[in-house]
Amino acid sequence: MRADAARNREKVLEAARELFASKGFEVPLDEIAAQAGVGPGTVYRHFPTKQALFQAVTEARVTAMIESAAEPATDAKAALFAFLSRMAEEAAVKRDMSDAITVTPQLRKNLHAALGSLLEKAQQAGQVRTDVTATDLVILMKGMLQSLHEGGNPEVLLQIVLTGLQSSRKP
Amino acid sequence: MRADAARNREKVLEAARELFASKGFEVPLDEIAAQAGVGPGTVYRHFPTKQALFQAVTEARVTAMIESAAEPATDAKAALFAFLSRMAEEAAVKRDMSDAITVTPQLRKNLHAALGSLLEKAQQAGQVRTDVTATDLVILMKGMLQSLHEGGNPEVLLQIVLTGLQSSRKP
DNA sequence: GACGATACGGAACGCACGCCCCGGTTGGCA
DNA sequence: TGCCAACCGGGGCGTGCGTTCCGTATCGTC
Repeated sequence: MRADAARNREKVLEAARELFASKGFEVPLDEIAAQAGVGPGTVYRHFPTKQALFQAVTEARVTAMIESAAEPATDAKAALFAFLSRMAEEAAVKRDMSDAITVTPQLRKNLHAALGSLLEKAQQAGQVRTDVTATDLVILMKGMLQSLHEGGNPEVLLQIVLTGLQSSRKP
Repeated sequence: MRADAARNREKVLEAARELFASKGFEVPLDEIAAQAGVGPGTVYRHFPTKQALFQAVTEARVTAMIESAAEPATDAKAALFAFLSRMAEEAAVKRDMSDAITVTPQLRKNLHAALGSLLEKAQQAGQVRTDVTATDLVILMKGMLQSLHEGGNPEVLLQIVLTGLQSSRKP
């Protein structure tokens, strides 16, 4: 690969990282190209489609986060809650986090599996309400992550969801 | 107004009711026109803009729901929760409910006011966590309502939010 | 330093959608 | 029944965006 090609590829990735993070998947591809200082055609030389570029930017980050779910924790509930917190933290700063769930089916599946595993353990331990499914949780989190970009207080919103997930002792 | 004009206006409204409810605000206006059996031009004869048509379809329904918040309830928390439940029920069936919050600023303001009033009373009664603002609640509900259209279990999702809203007694 | 392959940029295409225009039609009144 | 205003349909315009094409510039090698 030619030197300038490699340089441009990196400039595109850099611009994409910044703009996907700040504006989400909906940012026009021409804007990414402009910010990278190249033409749209150049972007397509390196990535066959806008979605492929998005995936190149988000996949590693999201996958790393999912794998971090395997880290040790004090108990099952703590493990689940820590993971959800990490998702919220990430999504509060980078808008592409929530889009990744929608845009990249494979990522959604992986997230579903990871959440399912954590959820099941916490439910078996009697720490989390048992009527929630992994699908419910993925969907609920996606809704909550999107809410973070509309001015919602991240800590409060997360706390509401976490509290609500616990096995309820009705007052 | 001519008879056929009135008839067409009603056909347009009928089609808009159905399609906005099933597909949300994003449904193409041409599709509404087709379903009504008229041309797009006819739609614009009766409603100056797509948003005006959407408002004509949703405003009364949403306003009625907001006003129902004034109905009596056993206590402040019950009043708030009943209202949130009604929102969820409506949104689970009609997709335009959640869009109305975004598309029609006035409706969002009204909803914000109604929710703010109910929230404040419940908080003063010590029944709901005090770190939540009306803005948070509107945003959170919008996220949750959207989640309902992606396969989430309405009852479970609502229960999580309601439980999470209560003044927390950490286990 | 010249040549061929590689890569670049941006103009252009196709598509979808909101919205407008106009020739033809229809309704209701005289 | 005839006339005119109101109304209709759908083709068309402007815009935004993803994607492609191609003439030109640049890199790396001989």
